[in-house]
Amino acid sequence: METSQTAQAILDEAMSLCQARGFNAFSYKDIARKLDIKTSSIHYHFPTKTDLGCALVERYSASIKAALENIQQKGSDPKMQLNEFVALMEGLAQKHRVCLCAMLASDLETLDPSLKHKVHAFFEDVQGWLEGRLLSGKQAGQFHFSKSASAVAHGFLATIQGMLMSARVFGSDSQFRAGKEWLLSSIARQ
Amino acid sequence: METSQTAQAILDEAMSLCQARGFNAFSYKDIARKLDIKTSSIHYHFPTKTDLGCALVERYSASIKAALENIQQKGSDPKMQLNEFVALMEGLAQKHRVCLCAMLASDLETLDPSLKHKVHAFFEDVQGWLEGRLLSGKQAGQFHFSKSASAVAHGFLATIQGMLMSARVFGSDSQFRAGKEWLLSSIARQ
DNA sequence: GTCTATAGGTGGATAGAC
DNA sequence: GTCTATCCACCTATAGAC
Repeated sequence: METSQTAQAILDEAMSLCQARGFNAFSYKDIARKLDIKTSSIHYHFPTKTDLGCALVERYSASIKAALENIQQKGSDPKMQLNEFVALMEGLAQKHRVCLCAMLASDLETLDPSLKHKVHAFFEDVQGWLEGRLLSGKQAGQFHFSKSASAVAHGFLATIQGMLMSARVFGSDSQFRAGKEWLLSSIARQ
Repeated sequence: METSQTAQAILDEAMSLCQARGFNAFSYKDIARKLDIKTSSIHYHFPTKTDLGCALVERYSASIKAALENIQQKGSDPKMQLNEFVALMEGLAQKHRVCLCAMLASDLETLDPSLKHKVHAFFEDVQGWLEGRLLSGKQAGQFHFSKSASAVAHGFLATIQGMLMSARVFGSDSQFRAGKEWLLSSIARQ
């Protein structure tokens, strides 16, 4: 586990650059310039760019998973939990950012298999969490949908990811705010 | 208007590469190798990569717009028209491709403003078309939604784009097929 | 851990012959 | 229109001094 302060600063900057420009469109030089260090120092902490990417996704996935567990442990109802999930993602829209793994999904074909796998796992994890919340909510009579919870979870996450992309294209989160209301209402019991 | 056969072949290959890898992850060399020509020949047709990107989006946008007009002129009802739109996009999922403009949306921050603008316009056009279909369908009693048609159009397109991305991540279009049923049913009148 | 220096490769782009 | 040849900037990565 990489814990040094420099390594964290590198990851912070890489995160920002990767979310803004994509994995193939930021360089060690970009990070070095911002942190006022040399590229060789970055290679000390993360020998290859794939190593850097893996560390990036690991940290991001862990933070999202922690946030999801946190949401669930509050004991609130499934509907409120999905609201909180959407709010979590809305934070990205406000900063005109997208999900790190959505960005990497675009670059997928150019990524090392080890990194590709971690991106894949992220989507499975989040969809799995959503599916659980949807099932609980349906059982509790809060949600209504005729298709499988798995299909709805997939569509739900896809909608959020697509709206984040759209918010960046339009440089505004107003469409996200309107779209999320539609999304949440579409699964609410009539 | 660039009409030569070589220019078309270049666009065809660039299209394929851009949808697969992203705008910043394919090179003139990639295209040259595939077509067995030299990179300087590509520069003759498309002096800069931005020129190539603009031509790519123009051709793609025109083809999608033509397809949308074609769908509308068939005289079928709005519900059928949305089905056909989804089927159009499903063709990409089957080939594990994504929308060209969704790919460029990821690379947005690295694009020249002229290209950025064309990507922006594409999303506005498609959302506008969807909004019109949704309004017609609501008036005809085929659709039901409590939010604005504009918000639903935005969410609808975002869902399709997100599911295309997801289909590529999972290397399968089965989730797309399930997700589209949910999406279409969510706006259908109960 | 961070630096200097450098290697080896690839990127987009241009000049000028044919 | 296509070619050869070349430029220069950039990329990831490594060796070795401090």
